[in-house]
Amino acid sequence: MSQTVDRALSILPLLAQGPADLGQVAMRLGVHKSTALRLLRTLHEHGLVYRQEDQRYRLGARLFALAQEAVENLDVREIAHSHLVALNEQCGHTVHLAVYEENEVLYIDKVESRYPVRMYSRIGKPVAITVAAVAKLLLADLAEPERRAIAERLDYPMYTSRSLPNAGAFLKELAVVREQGWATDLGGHEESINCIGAPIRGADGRVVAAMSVSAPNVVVTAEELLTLLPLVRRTADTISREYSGTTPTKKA
Amino acid sequence: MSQTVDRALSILPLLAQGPADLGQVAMRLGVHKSTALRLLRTLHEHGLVYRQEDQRYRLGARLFALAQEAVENLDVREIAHSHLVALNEQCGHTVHLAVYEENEVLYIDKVESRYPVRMYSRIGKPVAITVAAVAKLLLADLAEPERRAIAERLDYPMYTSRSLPNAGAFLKELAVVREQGWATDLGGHEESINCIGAPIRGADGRVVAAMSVSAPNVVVTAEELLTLLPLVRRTADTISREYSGTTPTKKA
DNA sequence: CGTGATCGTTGCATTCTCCGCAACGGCCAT
DNA sequence: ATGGCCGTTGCGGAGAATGCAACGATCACG
Repeated sequence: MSQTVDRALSILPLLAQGPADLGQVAMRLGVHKSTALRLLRTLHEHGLVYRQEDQRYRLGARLFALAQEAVENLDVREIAHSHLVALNEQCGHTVHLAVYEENEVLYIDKVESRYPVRMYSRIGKPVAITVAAVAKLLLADLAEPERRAIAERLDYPMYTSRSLPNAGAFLKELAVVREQGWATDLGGHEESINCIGAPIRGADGRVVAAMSVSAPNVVVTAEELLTLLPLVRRTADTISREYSGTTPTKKA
Repeated sequence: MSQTVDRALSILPLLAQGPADLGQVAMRLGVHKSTALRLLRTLHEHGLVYRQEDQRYRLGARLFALAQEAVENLDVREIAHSHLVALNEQCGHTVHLAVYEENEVLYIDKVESRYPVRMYSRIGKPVAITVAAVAKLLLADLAEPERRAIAERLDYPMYTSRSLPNAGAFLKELAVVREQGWATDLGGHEESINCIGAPIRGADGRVVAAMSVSAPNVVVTAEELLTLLPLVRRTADTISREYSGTTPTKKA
């Protein structure tokens, strides 16, 4: 809608791939060097881009600070956190909290496993949307037309032989998840890692977030992990109740 | 420099404090509602802001993804990471990696302690710049005038009784750090937590990053922690060598 | 040591884009 | 039913952003 801003913001994903100099930015934006310079300067003033010693630009520190502040101010996260820690202390495994937002599912909190073998993930990182337990939970709750639309728009990379291969299989899985109120990912993302997850619901019953417990095969088998299901669901329900109970506008 | 972009970007820190509706954004920007709307729309298209169900705006998912990608593409971080993990496996404590950028010091990597008592910190979070060991290391290497300028611009919050109280004490401490080539924070940020840190240098000898090991009193005393100093310095030097050796432009 | 090329930077005139206004329409509360 | 609030849209004018061309610094190469 706003050309100038549009161009300026297009620089960010460009720099996310790696540092670039003025000429490269101008070229990839399709604008004159002087224009690119002025845009970069404005971004720089706001701390979103940083100029390193070789004069090339890369993303700046304030970007992290912003993402940081934002994630810490999410209501669900704030409420859920202590419960996730408690769950981690009981079972010892990695606990994740995720939300859905505009075709992406992303982790907004994480409590690390106490076992030496840990899975790789990071807060803010987009989730493998076609296989992760939390993704299934979040998508399963969308209205049918939207769910279908998204399912058909997605790619279905075969991370492992047990990854869901296409929109049909995915929608079928979502129907199951929707019905039973919990979800699993048994080696669908990484062969040796299993997850079980449960939804967190708002006052109106809609799913606002999802949580999961993940553990590698070498620590517990899938069957053993499944015995934790009642505990996980109970935790999720506790968080749901607390979340529903809070007044809409809390502390400023 | 660019008014439109400037206004648009000013919205981000505003939303970082919490969700806001159109009217609030317009008012706090000092522009007409229609203007704010168009700016927000553009930000929305780029995924930087998200419109939640109550129509209020908050920061969006892509912001996290960007910060994420950016931090993962930092050369130092990539090189250092495996060494930090190795160090953590040897000593068991929390290991941090930090860089300086435009008046801020921020963590860009972290390996969690294997002990149950952990200190709170998060990648991307700005560091307590007047007390942290890594901050001292990074600032100590700046040219004298800049160092002095920054020192006098800073606030000196007294986190504990051992926090550095003012610019004079801070500069004195920096001189010591600069001389000895390593730094400590003994209870200056949190009473019960000690850190020791060492600098990572580029080919030209300038400090490009700093790393530290942190542990609470209840796990090891400050004296015991200091026995790890040779190990920490050796790790930092190893990373420095590897970093200096790399060709300036690696993998596109 | 000199010379050419490359890249970032600046001032300026033109034009396009963004801005504020005012009116519309939906929603909620009264 | 009705009034107020908030988000949204079309429009003309004004101001801002754009591209151009020239400058200057830095670096590589002869």
